Amino acid sequence: MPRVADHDQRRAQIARAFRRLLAAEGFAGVSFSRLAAEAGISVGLIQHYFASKDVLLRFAYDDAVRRLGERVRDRVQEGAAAGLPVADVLLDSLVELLPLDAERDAEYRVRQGLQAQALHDEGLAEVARRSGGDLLAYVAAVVDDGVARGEVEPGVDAVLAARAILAAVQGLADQVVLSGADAFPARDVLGRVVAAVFTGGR
Amino acid sequence: MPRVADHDQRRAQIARAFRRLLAAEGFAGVSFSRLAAEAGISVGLIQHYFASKDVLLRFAYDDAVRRLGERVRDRVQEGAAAGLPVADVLLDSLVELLPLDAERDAEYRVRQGLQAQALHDEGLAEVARRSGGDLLAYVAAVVDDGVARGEVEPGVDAVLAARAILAAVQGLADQVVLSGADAFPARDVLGRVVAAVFTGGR
DNA sequence: CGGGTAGCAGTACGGCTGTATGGTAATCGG
DNA sequence: CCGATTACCATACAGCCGTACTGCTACCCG
Repeated sequence: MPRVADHDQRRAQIARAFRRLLAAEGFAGVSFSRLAAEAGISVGLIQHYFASKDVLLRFAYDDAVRRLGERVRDRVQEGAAAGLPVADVLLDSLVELLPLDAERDAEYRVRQGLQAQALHDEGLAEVARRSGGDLLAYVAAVVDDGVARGEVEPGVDAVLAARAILAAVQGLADQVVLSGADAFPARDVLGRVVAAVFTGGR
Repeated sequence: MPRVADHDQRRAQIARAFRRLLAAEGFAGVSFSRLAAEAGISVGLIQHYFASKDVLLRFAYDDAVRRLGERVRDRVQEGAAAGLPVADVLLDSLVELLPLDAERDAEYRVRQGLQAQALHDEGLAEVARRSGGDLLAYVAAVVDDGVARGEVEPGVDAVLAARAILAAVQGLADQVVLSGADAFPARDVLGRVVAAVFTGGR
């Protein structure tokens, strides 16, 4: 066997460049040649690792949401370790999804660009559904936990409550990116939405 | 003066074809040649009415949100004429924004496609901000009205409450389009979010 | 009833796209 | 140390893109 390279590392490198490009220039700005330049490699090498653009897109999206999921999970671990109320932990982890600083803004743009494309690309739509389902399950579990702890009044449908909370997160993210991070207290608004479910926790 | 044509009608015709194309194929599917074919005219004629693609985009977006605003306003008129509680009127008018049937789905896709593009196009961003501001002002006014009628408890920040409601609408729309109109009772979820503000109305 | 202008179509052009292909360099097993 | 195999680059290619330009046609005004 000849000349070995770390495939995972290469793919991650390409995905990183992809995210930078997508965040900065939007979906239309991501082409093989631009991507190659951004990643500091040749177009041919990208082809070597990704058979087609569809495959590349799907990998990049999957990678992006996976990374984000890990970030959220880390936040949850932190909060749980600190012994905070579940509502606070939930809020902290969801704020992670709002484009309130440069880093989250870039991540938001990646999500937004790929989700928009998912409307017309079944492969991406599948990834979007899966990642959305994961997030929904997580929030629903937190709500259920809240019920068990008496922070949420019994009888609420955890999944629907989770949907409402996640919808607010998504919609607030869109508002923040459009009107600027300082235009309104997005965290407070989200906090109030969460509090509307976790009534017992205040 | 020679051979006159109805500019407004032509532009509307082009904008209509633009919306069909954008809803069906996404932003990447809208090109001058495809648009001309969809509208049943020549590429040259589109150029005759729109100096560049930027101008066309901006017009099409503006036209789309204007039409939507009119639809919402009509709903409000209807509800007000029927003497419904403001919370109900609000809910009815906001449900108009959810992609629950084919027509609203197409409209949602147009909004989504153009809003995604607005992240990287200042001209579109301006239109998005303006239309978003209009909607926000409308919902905030309804909330204020609710305070005056005793349907909303005094002391709530109408604008922030409106932001929370609109965020839920937007986020729910994204969820609906991803998981299907029948996956969950989106109207009920939105209704509960509205009810969380209009506590006095129930 | 011409002259001129606006409506409209057709085509040509440079540039960028994603993909296919050929070649070179490097590194492994034997 | 050498052949096989993989990493990687460079270039070629067909196709679509947005725009510029040319020319024809139909109409209004004087």
